[in-house]
Amino acid sequence: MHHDSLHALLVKEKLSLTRPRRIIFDLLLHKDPQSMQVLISRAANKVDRATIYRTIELFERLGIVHRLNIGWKYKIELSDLFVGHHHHFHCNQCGATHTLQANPMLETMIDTVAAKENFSPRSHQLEIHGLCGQCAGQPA
Amino acid sequence: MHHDSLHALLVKEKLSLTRPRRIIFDLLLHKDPQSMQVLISRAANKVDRATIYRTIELFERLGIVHRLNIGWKYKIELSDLFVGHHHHFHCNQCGATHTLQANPMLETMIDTVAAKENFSPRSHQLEIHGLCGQCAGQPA
DNA sequence: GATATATTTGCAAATTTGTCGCAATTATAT
DNA sequence: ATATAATTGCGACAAATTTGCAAATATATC
Ligand SMILES: [Mn+2]
Ligand SMILES: [Mn+2]
Ligand SMILES: [Zn+2]
Ligand SMILES: [Zn+2]
Repeated sequence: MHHDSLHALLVKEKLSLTRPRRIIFDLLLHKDPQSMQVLISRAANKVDRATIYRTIELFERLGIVHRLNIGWKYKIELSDLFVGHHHHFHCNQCGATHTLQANPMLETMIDTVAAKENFSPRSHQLEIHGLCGQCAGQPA
Repeated sequence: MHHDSLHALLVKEKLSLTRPRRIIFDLLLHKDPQSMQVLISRAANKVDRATIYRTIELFERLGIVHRLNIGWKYKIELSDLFVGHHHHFHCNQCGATHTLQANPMLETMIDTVAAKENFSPRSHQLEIHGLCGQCAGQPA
């Protein structure tokens, strides 16, 4: 159960799995990356705005979520700990965001490139922009 | 001259290279990624806040700049059209941002991965997080 | 270079987004 | 069940971003 891992991560820091934290986590589970505004409106009457900001900040610090550069404002999604590692493809035409499964060869190369410069990589984010299959077919 | 390419990109869209646009472009040239706030304060008394937002939005639409996820807030930098294509490494410890020269092998693989899923990649962004050489040496 | 036309800017106000203090509530430990 | 520490909701704030519109500036034409 995902809630168990979440609970474990929190307990390790002497923090507790509260109702608001569970609600926010559930909003993120199995969903595409969401903007703060969407999260806030989806949690309306359940969790306060301030708590959502505080929780996302906490979750990010613990590596439970991370934020993405899609469009003008950022979006939040669960980290690799909860959904398999993946990258994103964003269509410039229709605005759709697709998931790209992680490719072992590519992952290795990314770490290698960083190591070559004497860095110790811990995580990374790759966003590809262009045209999706649909949009590439039709004229603009 | 970089201003010529900038001018060409604007003219193609029936837009003009105005004083504020040139000033903002120059602020970005040869500089590390900058936050909106820094851009606003650096352009103080020269370009209005609203104009900076409008210009960055325009530049982004035309592919002249793109935004980066570095830490909590995003930053703006010139796109590959004006500075060589590169990636970023961000140190979780000291907060420094380093440039990673583009690696031909890696670049090819990124495009291949996207193409395999029937996407037509036009650009991409890779951000690596971890510890820099300095910080990896010393204990936390 | 002067004039006409369309675009762009600055300004100030409005809206949206993100933060903070603190009393009341909720979670863990005993 | 009680004690203790962590967490939340609720304003009130503060910061960031957007907008309408009259004035200023750029391009096209004469
Ligand atoms: Mn990866
Ligand atoms: Mn690249
Ligand atoms: Zn598309
Ligand atoms: Zn460092």
